[in-house]
Amino acid sequence: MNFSQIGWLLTQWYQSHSRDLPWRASKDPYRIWISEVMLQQTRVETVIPYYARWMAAFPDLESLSKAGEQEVLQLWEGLGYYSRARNLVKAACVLMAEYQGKFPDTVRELKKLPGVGEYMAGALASIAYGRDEIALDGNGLRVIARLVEYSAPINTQISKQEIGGIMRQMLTPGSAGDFNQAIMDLGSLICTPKNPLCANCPLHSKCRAFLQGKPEAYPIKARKTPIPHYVVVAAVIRVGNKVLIDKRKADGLLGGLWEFPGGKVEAGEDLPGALKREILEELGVSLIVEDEIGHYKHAYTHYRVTVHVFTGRIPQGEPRALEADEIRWVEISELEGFPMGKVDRLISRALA
DNA sequence: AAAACGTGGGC
DNA sequence: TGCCCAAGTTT
Repeated sequence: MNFSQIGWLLTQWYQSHSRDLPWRASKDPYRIWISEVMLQQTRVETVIPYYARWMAAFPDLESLSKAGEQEVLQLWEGLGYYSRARNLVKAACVLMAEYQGKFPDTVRELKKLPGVGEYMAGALASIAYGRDEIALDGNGLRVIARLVEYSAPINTQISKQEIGGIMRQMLTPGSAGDFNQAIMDLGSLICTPKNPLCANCPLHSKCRAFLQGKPEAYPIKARKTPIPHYVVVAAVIRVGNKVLIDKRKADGLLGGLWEFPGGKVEAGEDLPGALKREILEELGVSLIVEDEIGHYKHAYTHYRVTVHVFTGRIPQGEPRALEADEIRWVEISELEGFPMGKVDRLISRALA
């Protein structure tokens, strides 16, 4: 297969079919960086309003480097994968302190920044700096897997190297940025996971999967492990107009976000019993469990939960942050100002 | 190297 | 409803 010709066809196609997206208006590496981080595992339509708010709040590297974690998480709330937001601030600080406020322009240096991996480094080097580097994402994997009928699972290190090797042969020297964005736009608009629009594809006469009549059979993915389901309890502890929330530790799930205290129900426990145990472990006080005021189902990436929410009161003693970063008593009306994950935000809004 | 890491939309 | 999927990175 003539990969060089295919790359040229893609880049040509992009000239007349590229999407008009806010972050494509300039070559400012900062603007491209923010968009690329937001777009990780996230749809374009979801990102657009977040991107606008972000740029209004943090228009450049310097403003971001001075931002507080809470302020950044608040803007990020709802986008998920919150380590992305924390890493943005870290990287901005590194760039201001060690790179004179300028992005490096090589893949090698870019990859040293927190939150910048293989894909992002290639994207920045090619799109912002015109370097001849590939940026291989999920779209590229799918497009190329179909093109060559790649028969092994694509979610392995080896496959990414092999497909990256093919992509490198396709790359159009001098316009790698357009080439990389072309393959992403093709994957997003034409070569979609379900119901690809092969009739409109500039590559269909060369695509092995299409010629075999089964584009949807590719890419092949290894079967995932089953997703567990947990029952979780949470406490709304009110004193007067205030309610107790805690800030989750910076690492791990929903790191740095606030929540209503609680945790997983263990085997053999009833709901109130589990909640009393969790509050004792987390806050060092006993809890009188009152009424169930709601329940929520939610799916994280690798497990599902049903969260049962109870009101409760602390008969004696002062709660302490034994497992959280911090605890705080806040007015119901102030809850919106504390970044939270989806379930806790639903709970906080139900209280208002 | 496999698992962790969010959320919303489509079917 | 439940599962798949979306411009990946980190440990």
